[in-house]
Amino acid sequence: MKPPSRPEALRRRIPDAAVTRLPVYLQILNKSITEGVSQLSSDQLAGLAGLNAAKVRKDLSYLGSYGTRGVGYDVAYLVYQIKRELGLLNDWKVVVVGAGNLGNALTNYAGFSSRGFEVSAVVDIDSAKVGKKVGGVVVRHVDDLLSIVNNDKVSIGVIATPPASAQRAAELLVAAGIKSILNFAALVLTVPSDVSVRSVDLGMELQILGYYEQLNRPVACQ
Amino acid sequence: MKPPSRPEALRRRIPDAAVTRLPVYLQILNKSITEGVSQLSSDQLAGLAGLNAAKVRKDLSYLGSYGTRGVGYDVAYLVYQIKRELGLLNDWKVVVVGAGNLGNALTNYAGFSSRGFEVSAVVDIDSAKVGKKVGGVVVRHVDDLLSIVNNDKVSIGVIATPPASAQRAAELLVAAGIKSILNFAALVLTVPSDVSVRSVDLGMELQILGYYEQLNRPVACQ
DNA sequence: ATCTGTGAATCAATTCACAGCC
DNA sequence: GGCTGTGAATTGATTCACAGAT
Repeated sequence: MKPPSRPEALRRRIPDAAVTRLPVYLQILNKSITEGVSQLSSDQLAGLAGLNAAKVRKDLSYLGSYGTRGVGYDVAYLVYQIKRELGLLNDWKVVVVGAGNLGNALTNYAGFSSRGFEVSAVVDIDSAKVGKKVGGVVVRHVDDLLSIVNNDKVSIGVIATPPASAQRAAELLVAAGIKSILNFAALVLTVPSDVSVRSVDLGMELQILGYYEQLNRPVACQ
Repeated sequence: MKPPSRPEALRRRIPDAAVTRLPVYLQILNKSITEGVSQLSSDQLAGLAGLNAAKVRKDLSYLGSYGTRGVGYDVAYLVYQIKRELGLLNDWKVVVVGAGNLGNALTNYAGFSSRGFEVSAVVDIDSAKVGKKVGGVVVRHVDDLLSIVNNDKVSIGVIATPPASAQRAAELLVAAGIKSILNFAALVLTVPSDVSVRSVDLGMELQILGYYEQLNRPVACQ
């Protein structure tokens, strides 16, 4: 047993559950900075995030030992460490498929660029929409997907099409070399096993919320 | 053996992780019906959902024993049972706060009404938007929230405002008696402990996706 | 022969509780 | 005295594996 020198390759894995909470901490910490807060204890952070202090400490300990005993965490430094871990120190290029209502909303979404993501392009299959501007980005034809992804080094695809076109959109993204897809269509996508998909479906979210509402009431997780 | 009369109160609790998968099964089953499929085995369902058969069987067993050994599950009956469990046999009324891009997209969202949810109203604080139509629903002023919620028995609020207004929107919903909130604003909301919040944040989803992308690649859960 | 339903076993996540540092 | 970092204990979720139903 002699683990000290930690080669980047076999960096200890952060548990999935903790990974999903890191962006939450990041958001809270960023907000705290704008409010002039420079130190936070695990207890305070937990209060802001709706979690408990032990979980916060455990989560942050996966990043390394960046707190100060008796004091708390330096907000700015923690922001840096979380960004480093999430790979947010360099920008990510994103392509949005579908220039309808949702594609529009997503592309206009302010929280995008402020968080290290840049919309390289919005593509649509409808030639009538090509050339129009959506949130400062010109809509291009879906046939250009491959060259957009290659030329612009796009690594993430966002599907904002109607459900009927979503599987086709996923296949086009995969064919263009995309390995990470964020899917907003109400459809379970079928993709090769080396492609990551996260699906966000409004209907499903409501159904889950409804379940807890009908039950006792005070449940669910933010 | 006589389980029939199951006192609503002490119905066995379904694990949270299983609850979040029920809507996925529901979506797949509904699609199967339109394709004329009437029977599915846990193995087939697992393939369609990207899960394994044991998990599917365990999840479905929480609903009761509705499969047939040696055969599989009757699709239509399973749909009914999942809907019953999720409380989707009766409609839910929803109010959307924020008539911007996102509110627009959400209200127009087809998957809404088809899944037991009805948008009672869209409200906005901007009087200029009041009276305009969004997806067949007239935009009303946020001051009417209380009466809308009361008169129309609305039980779920959806926040589709800019982050700066989201906390205020949440407070208005809570004041109007709403106990379940679906939040699309990039902000962690502070609400009383008897209120359920589910937050969906595009930026966070991308960050999580980015983490797995930068790491090895093939990860994440649909 | 096939496929469900479910205890038992395993694996992951959370919480506890306290030693170590400020 | 206050707060972090972390093993140990606990709780929850997943997977195994097989008895039981058709």
